[in-house]
Amino acid sequence: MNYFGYLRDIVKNEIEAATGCGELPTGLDLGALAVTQPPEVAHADAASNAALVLARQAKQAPREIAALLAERLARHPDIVAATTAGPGFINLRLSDAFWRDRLREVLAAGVRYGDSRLGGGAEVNVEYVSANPTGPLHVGHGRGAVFGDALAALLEKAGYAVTREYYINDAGEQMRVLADSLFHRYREAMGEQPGPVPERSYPGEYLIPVAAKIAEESRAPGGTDWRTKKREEWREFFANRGVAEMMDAIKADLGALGIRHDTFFSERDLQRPDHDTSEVAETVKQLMRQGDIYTGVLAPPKGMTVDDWEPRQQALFRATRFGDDIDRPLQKSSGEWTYFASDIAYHRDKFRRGFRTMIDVWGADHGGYVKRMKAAVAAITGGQGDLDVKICQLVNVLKDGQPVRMSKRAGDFIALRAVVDEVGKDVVRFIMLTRRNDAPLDFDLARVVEQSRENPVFYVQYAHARACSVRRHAREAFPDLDLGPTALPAADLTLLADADEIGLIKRLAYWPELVESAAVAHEPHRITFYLHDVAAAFHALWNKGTGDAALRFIVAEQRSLTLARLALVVGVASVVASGLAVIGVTPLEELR
RNA sequence: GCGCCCUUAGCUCAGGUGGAUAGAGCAACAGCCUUCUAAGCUGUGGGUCGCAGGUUCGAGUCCUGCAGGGCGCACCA
Repeated sequence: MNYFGYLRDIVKNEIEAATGCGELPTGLDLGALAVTQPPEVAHADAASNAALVLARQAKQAPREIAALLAERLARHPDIVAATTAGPGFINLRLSDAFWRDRLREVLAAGVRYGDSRLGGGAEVNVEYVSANPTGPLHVGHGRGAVFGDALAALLEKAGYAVTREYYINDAGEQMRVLADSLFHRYREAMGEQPGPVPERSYPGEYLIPVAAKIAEESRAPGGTDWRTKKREEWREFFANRGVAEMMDAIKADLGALGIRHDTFFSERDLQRPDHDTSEVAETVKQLMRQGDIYTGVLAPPKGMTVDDWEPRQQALFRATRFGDDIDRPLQKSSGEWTYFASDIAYHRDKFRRGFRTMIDVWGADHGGYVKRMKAAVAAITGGQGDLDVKICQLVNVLKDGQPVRMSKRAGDFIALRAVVDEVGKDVVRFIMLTRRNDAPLDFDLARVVEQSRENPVFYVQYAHARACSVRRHAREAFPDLDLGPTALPAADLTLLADADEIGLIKRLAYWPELVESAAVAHEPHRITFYLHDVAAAFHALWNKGTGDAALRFIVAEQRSLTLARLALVVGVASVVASGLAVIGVTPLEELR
């Protein structure tokens, strides 16, 4: 249960009851009515803005309305206090019995606690990673991968039907470059000395084993020596083979992070069967019919020199009509469609597959592309489709505070796989979500494997392991104690009377609200912050037992009390596990 | 030059879509171990939310301008 939603319904009922009694006028708009977390100083469990929302409509002073509603709300069995504060807030305090019921709910639901029907099964497409199939993934891709995957899981938990998608950029100039680079390595593998890798190519050493494999096939009986073939022929082969091999490598990198997409969508498929009948061509025709395309000449960017600028007549999309700054070209001078044209067709295809809500996760270097893509989605869906683009900022890889340079040549990108192998997938996944997506992230390889509270991964894992440890010790202290999923909710929870114990339950009970609000905001990072918060509250409670043995979870000779406290401990482990499940991190039962 | 993102405690960052006296952690200082894991906890100090205006009952949050940092800027994807 999201208790804020529950309380909102109660407040709403009281407003309607008051209306029935003539205390408030009829026809009130309750759209903005909310029940939220109050500031700490309020010392309350929930706060409603009801009176502030209604004041103008009802033509009454907000504090008057607040007093009127507070009096009614105070009679509700779950509410022990309803007070007015500030300009007209209503602060609510809930009964301990209400909170104990929430703990029972946690225990009954297990890791499914927090599951929501908010999304109502609506289809959402989350496209993430979509790295060019020209080489292995680097750490920056890893951030997008983790972010997208966690967001997808979060949306599923919130009741959406999510499709995880990867867009393969397997068309255009870069495929020729890939083919040529691979062919060069192939000639080396066949014993030639073609010299240094050509300019405008991918010098990466990861192509060498692929070329060696192809060379081996060439030498085998019946094999083809591609050097004897025409350029068009070997280019097609090496492009196709290169993409296939690179996608295998990328999928392996993602697999090491526990990430698997539902759909791999090929850009090339959008350009088939040919230039004039492909889905890209159909998309352009649609925009043409709508009057969103014209032929014109683009002005060079101001205040910036472009070396080989030449005015060119070309097909332009009227992006400015949909909020972009300039109109955007759809066709290259060669006659080929631009990447942007393909991308419009791609999003049109998503929409036609039934996705009104589309989320794209992009790297920082694509920030300048957002406006035109949103403009295109608005145009191509007649305003019916909604695109949210999440930009993931750069990841700075450090070791003990010093920047790391791992690759020996060509580029300063650090391979994702190297980092996953060094610190583990769980650490990578967690750390990638310890910052908002639009803020740069420092990833210190040394710190994230430390066993100290400065390491958030450890801190949260430790809370889970500690809870499991307590459960193990309880079994030793009371060998016949039933800690199963039916026995724990049946425990006498009135023995949980300490304010910190109830306080911890309140944090656990916040999980459903966190899931829903994080899902709506498309912000999975909130999960890690929440888990850190739960862990801190649990560690604090644990430590109260160091000074006072009566406050420990396991109290010898006090079976019922121990059982009640174990219910809380198991509840903590359960909610932590539930949160970790969303971000794809395995909860640990012990850390030794 | 233009666009997008960022600017919150000495440092690293939260801040639940406009609410109340802006919160954590680190660092500093003062405490807590014959313990269910001290791999942790408790307390204290620390802020003109980059600057200046505006919108309204109310702004860290929305709008405008300015400053600083990052990313990007036809015929790559």
